Amino acid sequence: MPGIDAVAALAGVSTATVSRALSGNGHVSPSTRMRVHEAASELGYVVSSPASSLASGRTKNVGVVVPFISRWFYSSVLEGAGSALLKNGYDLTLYGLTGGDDERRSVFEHFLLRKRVDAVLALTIELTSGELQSLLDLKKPIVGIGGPLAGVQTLSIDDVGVALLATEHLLGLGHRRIGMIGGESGFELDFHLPTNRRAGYERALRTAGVEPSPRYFLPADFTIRGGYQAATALLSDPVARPTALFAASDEMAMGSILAARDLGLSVPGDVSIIGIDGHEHSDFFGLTTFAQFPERQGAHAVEILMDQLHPGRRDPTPTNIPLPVELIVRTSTAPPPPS
Amino acid sequence: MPGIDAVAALAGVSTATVSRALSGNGHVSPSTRMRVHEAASELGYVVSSPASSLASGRTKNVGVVVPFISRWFYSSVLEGAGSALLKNGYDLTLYGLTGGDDERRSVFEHFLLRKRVDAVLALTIELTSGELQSLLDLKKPIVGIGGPLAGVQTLSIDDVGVALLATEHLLGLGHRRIGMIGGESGFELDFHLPTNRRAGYERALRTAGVEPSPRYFLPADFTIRGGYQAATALLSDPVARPTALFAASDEMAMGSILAARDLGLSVPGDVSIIGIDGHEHSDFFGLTTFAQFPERQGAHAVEILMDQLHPGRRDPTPTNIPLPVELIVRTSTAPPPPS
DNA sequence: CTGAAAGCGCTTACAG
DNA sequence: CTGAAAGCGCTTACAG
Repeated sequence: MPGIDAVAALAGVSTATVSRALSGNGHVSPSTRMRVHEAASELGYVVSSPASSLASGRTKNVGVVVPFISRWFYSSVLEGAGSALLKNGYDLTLYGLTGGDDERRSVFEHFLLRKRVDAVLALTIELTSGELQSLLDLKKPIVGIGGPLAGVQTLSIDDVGVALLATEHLLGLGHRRIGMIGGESGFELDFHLPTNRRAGYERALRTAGVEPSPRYFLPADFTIRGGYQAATALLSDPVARPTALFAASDEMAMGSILAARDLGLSVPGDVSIIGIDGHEHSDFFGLTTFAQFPERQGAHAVEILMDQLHPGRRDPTPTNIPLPVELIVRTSTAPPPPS
Repeated sequence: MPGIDAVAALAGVSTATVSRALSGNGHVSPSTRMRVHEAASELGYVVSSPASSLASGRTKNVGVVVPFISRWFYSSVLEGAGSALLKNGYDLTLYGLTGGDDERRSVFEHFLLRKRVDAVLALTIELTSGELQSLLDLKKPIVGIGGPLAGVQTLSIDDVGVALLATEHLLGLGHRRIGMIGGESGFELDFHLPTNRRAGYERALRTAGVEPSPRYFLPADFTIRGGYQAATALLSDPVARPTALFAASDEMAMGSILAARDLGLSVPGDVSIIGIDGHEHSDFFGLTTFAQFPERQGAHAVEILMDQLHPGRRDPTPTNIPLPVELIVRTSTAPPPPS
């Protein structure tokens, strides 16, 4: 592997000029720049990242801290973030907090501290104040996705708003007995998400003159199975079964569709079901849902980090605007059956 | 952030000794070692990764190249690999090849070359010979998971064997008309997987004296939807519907269960269905499957890399043995209906 | 077992 | 616009 001096020799300039030409930092005349680039590609020169980092203090690497990897939302955000980072010439170093407490501690007390990242992206993790502090002590750009982190800029969809809109979709179809499968409170990773989505649901009902009934609300764990069980319970109510179900996640909504089917109910003939997510499988299930585009969320977070890392390089990405969501109407929602 | 000299001063030794005590390279007397550790933790010293890498040539970082991130198999392997790397003090840098060709080229021609990784883990990607060559030119340990890579050590389950066993499970229950939903050939990421699994299926049938019929075989794309469509086609055959279906992936098997149900067939009353994967959702669907434990595959690959990176540190992990699979019998398989 | 010193391969004030 | 040179913060032969 050739070093920077080989390139300098071939191009007939100093290593300083090679550095400037290749990195874009500092002025180099167009003609020398071209000669340097030619020499570099002729030799197959690629800068040594450790040497560059040591000298400049910049690593061109972003650390991403995630509570789970193999869940749709998280892996989708990762995919979007990784691709956006690559386009910007950055690496993505992944810190999964899936292991035990020791593992988690070592991430915050060791891994993130060894000057290997320029910025940190934190996905819906509830951090202890100590962990948050050690992140802030890094004095590096941080952005969070999915939940408020004190002192950290966070990207999030408007949970209240989307729940309100989803409920309004059902109300607009004529439903009045609308059940909700919410998030379990104390669900450690999603902050206020369960509360907010429930609030939106209840507000929509009240606005429409329907008093929310606790009998129509059941929390679950965001999985297909959890949704299946909750839906089974809600739809088995012999007295006054809801004609529609709003699930706080698509996986729970899919579980609900399967539950309805197993109860002999047709969707949407007997029950309408709506979710939130835009999960990759929602199309297959014909699920009406509010899509939240996690890949774009990941890419968006990267834009914000890049703005902070390279101020003035271009117009900054607007921040603090709620992320876009989009209603995708499929075949799981329809007017209620005639009563 | 204190540097190594602050630690040296506090411990009353040279920086050389601090380096040796903290890294474990070279001899240090127990008492000095202890003093150094105390000084380091008192100051909150963490080694600068770029400086250490530049001086030593080691990065304590492994690059993982994946074709997809947000698919169950890949994200599960990632999870296992990441956690194993963390335990060994290594970072995981993720290179997703989800973008276009340009992105892909830049990974191989730029990102992987900048001396930022000590080793590479490649997940079931079909590499061009150029890409493979640039990996090999790195002269660094490489291990692949999931498919043979010329000149690279690869970890893989025994695809022929597992398909054979899955088919034998159905044969053992008394089935004779056994359909298969295989992988599409030319499915760019899984090498010989489709062919091998089909071969195992056919071998099991022949051994049992059943001639495989092309009418009972349909390829699909490894998704729920693909499995649903293929199963619908196979099970609609009015002439001689199979009494059992072997799907080359759990997602396709789940799609098959849903298809059977939509056709009014009971599982396993009318049709038995078996998959391969041990997918997180297979339990919910009651799916009998051969589990392949991708997290463990990721961890296993890391062990092998660590053995190569630190020879003699411990007994090397055995390599080249097929990865373990395990039959998990649930409620989707049973003897065929009386004919 | 420990230290002095060279060196890893870049980047960037500083000077021109 | 370009170069000479210091310096980034470690690691590791070499010597003792």
